[in-house]
Amino acid sequence: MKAHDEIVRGLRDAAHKIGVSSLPEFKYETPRDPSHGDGATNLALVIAKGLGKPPRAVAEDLVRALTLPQGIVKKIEIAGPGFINFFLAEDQLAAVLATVHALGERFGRGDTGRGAKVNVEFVSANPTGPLHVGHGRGAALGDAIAALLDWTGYGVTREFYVNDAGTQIDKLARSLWARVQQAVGRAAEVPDGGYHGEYLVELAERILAREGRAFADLPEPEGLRRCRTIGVQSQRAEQEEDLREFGVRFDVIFFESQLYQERLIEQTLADLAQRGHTYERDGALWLRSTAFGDDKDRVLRKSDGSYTYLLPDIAYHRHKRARGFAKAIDIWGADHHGYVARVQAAMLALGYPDDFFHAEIVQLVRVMRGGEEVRFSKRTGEFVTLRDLLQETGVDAARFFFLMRRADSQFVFDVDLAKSQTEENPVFYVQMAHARMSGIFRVAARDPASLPPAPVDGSVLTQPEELDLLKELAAFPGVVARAAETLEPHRITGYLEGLARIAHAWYHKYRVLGEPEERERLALAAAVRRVLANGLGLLGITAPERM
RNA sequence: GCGCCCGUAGCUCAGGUGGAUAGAGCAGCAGCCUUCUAAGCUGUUGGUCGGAGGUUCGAAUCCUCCCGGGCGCACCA
Repeated sequence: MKAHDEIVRGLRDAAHKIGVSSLPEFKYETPRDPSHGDGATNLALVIAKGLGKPPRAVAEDLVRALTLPQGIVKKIEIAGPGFINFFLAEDQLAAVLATVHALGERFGRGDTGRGAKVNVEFVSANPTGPLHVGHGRGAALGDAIAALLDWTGYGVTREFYVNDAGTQIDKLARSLWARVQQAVGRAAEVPDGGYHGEYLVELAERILAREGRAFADLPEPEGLRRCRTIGVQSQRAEQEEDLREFGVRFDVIFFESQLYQERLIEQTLADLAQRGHTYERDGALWLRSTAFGDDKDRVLRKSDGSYTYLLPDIAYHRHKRARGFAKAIDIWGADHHGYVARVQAAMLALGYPDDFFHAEIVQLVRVMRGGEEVRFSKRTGEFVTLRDLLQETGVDAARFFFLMRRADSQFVFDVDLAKSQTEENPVFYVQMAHARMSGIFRVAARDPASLPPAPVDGSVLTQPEELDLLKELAAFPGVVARAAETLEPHRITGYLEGLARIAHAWYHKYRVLGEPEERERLALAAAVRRVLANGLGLLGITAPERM
């Protein structure tokens, strides 16, 4: 980190010295192949053309012109087409131990966000049924993205949007009312496109048990009204419970009905009209979204006077903007991806910057058990529920698995693997590494957090696994920063697997307690334990002391 | 038909704002327990990066076309 800055500065100066006036973008990064050093730059390749010299000659000039403070770099090499490779002095690597110790659970945090307010909206399931595994993936992803942004210095609000005003809710009410009628032995049918799951049968029975059978004799409009209220409340409560169990907390639950109550729909319509981006045609009111990159213009108010789903959604995001968010990040299922362009167009029509709104699309989840795909839940007759999955695999495994893959990959959740207690299971593997590091301190009867801080003698930690661990630890803040920038939590799970791998190898090969290197190795074990815990904690996964 | 996403080892996937011989895990094969957890470790086999062109000193990465899979194309939500 410190060495990194010194080298980048040194390279810039050197480039100026050899006659480069305007410096193009260049890279200084950790090479994949360790034989290429601890850091490498493509600077010579990038400026060679401008100088009219072969890249390798430019690299030699650069190295000659480069001045660095003493003790940072052990060796500099020119390699391949003109890369310059830097090998850091070993005691530079050990410096990370003091940093980790000093920062503790803050190690890995950054401040690139500078407190900018960001709204992360996720799950936002309709209150018409239980959460399924797809919602689970969205929940894990949204929560992790929110955590990443929090870690990098943004002011994050986790938000859940409830569609409690649309036609889906009418269908819920009708479906529930039908189940109530059936429960008292009358012929009634769940309407087309309604909700056929078993859970409404159970709910109807609970209603009758609580309200008495007279409930079924209510006039239909009254019955539907009551079913609507009870249905939404009940499903909301169920979803809340699932999410609580999953460890996901929201700062704001926003109800669509609030948009109507506060007349935000009308205000939004007026705003768009005033900006000249709406027009009437065929009795409907249209948004000229094609002016902002959409395929076709979109209806906001239908010819029958009612609103399309799009309008409240625009009003909702307009409200987010009014609440002072610099960014609104929405986590959406793949079945909504066609919707992105029109919402983005609406945001631009309202004059918001084009980086205000971002939709992260999550692909569908397939669940495999015993080598076969599991499609439906027995209880609900719908997709596999989040609750069933959690019961089977536990929260930690479910979260880790949902976060292992890029959001845009269609992924297969292997239930058997998630449950297994072996090295094949990546969650288990990472947690085990943490437990082993913890075990050393348990046996030593010492608290890893109260270890004497550096000075750690860097020249003592010389084994290849130890140097690898030090480099890997130092990389953590950069990995967090990159994961936050790209909204890709899978970078964290991947990092943790890699760190755990080296930790297991080191643990297996060397002893800590009672060795001449005990002091330094304890410091190393404490730092590894800390970083594993920080990474797991960021993702909402526990870091057990023992397993 | 049009749009978006994806196609990398037997399997599940990284790498994708161009960079050095394309990576990991699992599975397979061969080994390793007097040790702070063998709930683990070591070694090894395995790839025309879907295909064909193009841009470039350099392409898994960028562009075009084609093939295959997913999703979406409402005055539904």
